[in-house]
Amino acid sequence: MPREGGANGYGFPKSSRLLKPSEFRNTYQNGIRVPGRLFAAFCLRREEPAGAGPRVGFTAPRAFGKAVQRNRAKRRIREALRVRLGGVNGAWDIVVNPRRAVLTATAEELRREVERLVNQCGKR
RNA sequence: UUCGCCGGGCGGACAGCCGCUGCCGGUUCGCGGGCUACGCCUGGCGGGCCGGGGGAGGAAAGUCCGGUCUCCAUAGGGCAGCAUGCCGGCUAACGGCCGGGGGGAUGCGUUCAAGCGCAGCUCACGGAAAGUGCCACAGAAAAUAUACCGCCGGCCGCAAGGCUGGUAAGGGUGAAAUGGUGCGGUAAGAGCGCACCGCGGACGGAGCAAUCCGUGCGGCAGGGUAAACCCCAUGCGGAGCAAGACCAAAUAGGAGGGAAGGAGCGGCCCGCUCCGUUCGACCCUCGGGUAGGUCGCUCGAGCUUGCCAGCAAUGGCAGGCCAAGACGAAUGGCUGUCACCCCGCAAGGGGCACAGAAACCGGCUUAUAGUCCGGCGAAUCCG
RNA sequence: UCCUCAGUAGCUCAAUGGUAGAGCAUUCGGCUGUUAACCGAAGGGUUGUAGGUUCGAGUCCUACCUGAGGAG
Repeated sequence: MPREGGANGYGFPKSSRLLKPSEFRNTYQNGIRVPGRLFAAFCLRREEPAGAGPRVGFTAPRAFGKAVQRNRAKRRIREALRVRLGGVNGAWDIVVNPRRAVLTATAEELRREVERLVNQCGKR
């Protein structure tokens, strides 16, 4: 079992999230940048024994918009990425920076973009 | 019925699938502890899973005021600074709210008119006889006072006019010109005199007070500006939950003690290398303290129902209820049906606001699709 | 969670409460064979928005909007 939580693998417990500022800083400085139309992602593979799953975090700066828009953008990407988290094999740390297009994109567009990110991380 | 204004309320509903979070219950694993010890117990700590019930707002916003709470020196007096400013009440407190008074423009009624009455609206509404400053241009003069055109008297002159004095009613300037209107008075005039209005102060009455009413007095003190400095009265110590309290790894350095060895290469010995035996390697203990963690953290000036007091704001009594507590930050994502609004004859299409708790309360201000209730005003229809 | 500052012509900045200006830029004319430079002239502003005080507001007061910076 590479990841814990959820009977069908769609769960999103704290062990699958980035929680500390130091973890975010590390991913930003050492990770590789994966740009996209709806968001930009920073990915970093951790030096950990096999069996550990990926961890993700979401960041929207003040310049993105007001609190409602920042929260909505983070929630939409998180829900789209959550159901595909099982497709990422390996201990990846991923930080996602949403772009404003997320607010107007349809659910289908969002799923395609997330699928692209998952495939890129799955290859390496 | 429609539109506008004011006050108050609501601010999508349901279902399916997949998630998050703190609380309660169960189960399981790891660590710790205990025991009658190859197993069992455990409400000590941590993780997984299952179930239950809870999970954004009227503004959560702006951070404009006031408090609770915490620390700073005990928060007492004074200076400075800041804020408030008709009166009374409410309140934990307020720059908030309620009631009253006064002013202002508007409308209606009444009147020849001035004025008076009523209605809703509105006002940062202490002091300009404590002092200082400023008032451009125009104008004679902008506050000590003064006189351009005028008016009137006297003198000179044939006359035009000049000199001198009186006056501030009229003209003119200005945002503002030393009370207003009328009558008398006068050479012309002037509160010079009188009546009414205004103003000031006195007395009497009503009211807790602001203030109002009445009587008689004074010929008038005197421009505006205090959102200019200022004066008076009242209030305010400062910082803010990242406040503050507690636990506390690694590394460096500090204090105390032990100490002649310690560490690395290697399966072991030998050997080699490094650090050390005055400058103390290494080991133990201690305190400050960083990462990190825990508490503060949600039961409170709380919500709600009824009765009572009060014009009201609000308060009292009795009953009932517990309603987010997160921390790279949950309260959601996707799909469908319905409700509502707009366009369209229809099929159908589009839209569904402002906006996201961050210690917590009381206010203010600002944003807000649609909709409901009450009151007022206008238009139209029916009787 | 809080604090401070700024907003004036297209840009950079001035303006004791008394007619909103300067430099650069733009347009037109001149000079030159032409351009640049130079000379002359012109246009361009709801002083961020809305109220208020005042006879009069860019300036004073209040509320809002936008932007910039800072503290832990």
